[in-house]
Amino acid sequence: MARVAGVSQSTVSIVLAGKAEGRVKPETGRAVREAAESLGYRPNVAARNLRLGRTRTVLLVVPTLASPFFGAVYTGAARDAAERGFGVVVHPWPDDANPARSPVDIEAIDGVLASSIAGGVAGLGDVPLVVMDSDPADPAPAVNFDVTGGMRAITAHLAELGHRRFGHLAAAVDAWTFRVRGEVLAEAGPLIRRTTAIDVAAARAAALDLLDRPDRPSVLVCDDDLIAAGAYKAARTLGLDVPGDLSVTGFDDILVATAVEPELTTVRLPAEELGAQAMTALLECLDGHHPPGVSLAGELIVRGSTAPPANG
Amino acid sequence: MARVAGVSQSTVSIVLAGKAEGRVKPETGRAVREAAESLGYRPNVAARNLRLGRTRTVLLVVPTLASPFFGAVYTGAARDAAERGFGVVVHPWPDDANPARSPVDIEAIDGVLASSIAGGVAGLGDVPLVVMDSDPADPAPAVNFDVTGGMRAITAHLAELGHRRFGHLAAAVDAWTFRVRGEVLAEAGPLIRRTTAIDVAAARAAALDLLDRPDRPSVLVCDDDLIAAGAYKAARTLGLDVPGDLSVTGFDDILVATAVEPELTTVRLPAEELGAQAMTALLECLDGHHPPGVSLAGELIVRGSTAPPANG
DNA sequence: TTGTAAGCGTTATCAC
DNA sequence: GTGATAACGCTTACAA
Repeated sequence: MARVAGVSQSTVSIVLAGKAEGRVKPETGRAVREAAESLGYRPNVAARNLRLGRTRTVLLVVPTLASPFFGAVYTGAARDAAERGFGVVVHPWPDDANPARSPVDIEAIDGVLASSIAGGVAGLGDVPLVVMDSDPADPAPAVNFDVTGGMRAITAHLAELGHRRFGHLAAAVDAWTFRVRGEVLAEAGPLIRRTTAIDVAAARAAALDLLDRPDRPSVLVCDDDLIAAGAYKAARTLGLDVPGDLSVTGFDDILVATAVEPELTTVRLPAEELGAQAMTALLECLDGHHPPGVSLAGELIVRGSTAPPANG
Repeated sequence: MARVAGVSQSTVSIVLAGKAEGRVKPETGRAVREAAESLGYRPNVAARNLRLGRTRTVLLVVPTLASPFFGAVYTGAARDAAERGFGVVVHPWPDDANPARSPVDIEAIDGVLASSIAGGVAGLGDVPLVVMDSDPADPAPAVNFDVTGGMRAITAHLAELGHRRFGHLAAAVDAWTFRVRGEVLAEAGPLIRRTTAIDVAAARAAALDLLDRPDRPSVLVCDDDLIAAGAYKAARTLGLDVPGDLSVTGFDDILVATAVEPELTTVRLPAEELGAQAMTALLECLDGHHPPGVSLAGELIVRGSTAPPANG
């Protein structure tokens, strides 16, 4: 670059890295910075990455960008990363557009944070890795929600209201978090279950199937807030009042939980905290340590969608 | 690497780049691939980027990951990119966690796609750039929605129903797209306006302010579907039926539009198409061309939230 | 058909 | 306080 623009190469590097203190004349430093400024010079990231052998960049791998949940995970992770001078880029995976290519081959990175990856994390490659919201049986360090506790809070709340038999709208996704939800619910008492895509229209159809029958359950426990929105629609279709005729619960406490009416009783999952803790763990790994797994408690948020069953 | 594992360096490169055809003995090729496999070898991305001077990676810059809208933009962009062998990584910006650092310094990239960046795109640096959903006055090639047409479709629909005076819940975001919405609406007739954050609770408060008065408007035109969800809540609080007592319209047709009840009359913005067209334009730029700007029509989706005004 | 060698732009080491 | 120089791991002529 600006070896033309004043003096010469290593000096430029030193100045622009902010290591000039006591090693470069203030005057020279200023000259370098001015030259860089006027030339619009930006150091070549690829070259730096190669030389240093590290990138100070972490890849956040998420199943989809269509859920605001992962925005919160990112926020937590990025905040924690910034404190240590790391940047975060995001990539959905597996990728319909490009099933073969692993996200770690797209960019030069130091490590990967993977959230809620249903199919498991094999095939990502051999990078330092921390998984979130994933099966604790995974070999990688894991930061998880206490899904069991969250679901138990829901069943306890419903039992206290007097509900005895649950309808379960289960997500048709083969992920640890949903398996656990189903298991815990099954332990809590008799239930009838339908699976559905995580999608309002599909959930509505599944809910109709569960409700349009003589022995319909007094409550629909939904694996996800979006599924609960579908349950609302089914209830309305059948002329059932929520929560008078039918209680509904969600899971996650994403945005839609307060956008619907009545607002949804759900379990708030601390997504930002998840991202932050996972980033902390990953940076530990990069320092050569082996951080322990973490489990984050959810919080039952009782809103207007649950009430005692109609007939006692 | 596997200069140990069989033969030597350039051969490895050729084989793994898939350029072995007629230049390397099939047998040697196989040996190399086996060695790579067993060693778990992956070429160093940083070195490749440096040598090639290109990365075949594009950075998608978005204001937030909390809106599913940008998930759709990504999907379109990534599909188009994959066809040309490019990858896409996503980064929110400006970044609260790290206001100073430009996203282009985080990663080695060939170009940037920036969507809906309110503060403008200066400060991103000097990379090849295509902007989406941004002020067409920007110097960069732009792919935009026909917001004017979309808002006119809404006002025409409302006028036909008999609405004469609009309440406008405007997004408190200084972005081109929202300025246009306000201007077009103002041309269409008398209105009263409140601004609000794009957030259900804030929108509810603003809507209450607009509705809890003797001369309340017969319709609330909202800059965004999420704001419309807040308008629903205000209506409910005041005991107003939607659409019987109050019509509501949104903009974008994101997920929440069909999650609420009644479903929302809104303008569907083709977000995937936006991403795809922008990626096409960016790849054109990278080939040294100067693609023209593009404007994508939205589509009025009439659902259950609009009806004639109560008193004629 | 395969090996040798140069060079991408940076940072770190060391001599001046 | 500053300038040479080597090396990071890869691709691509070109030589063998």
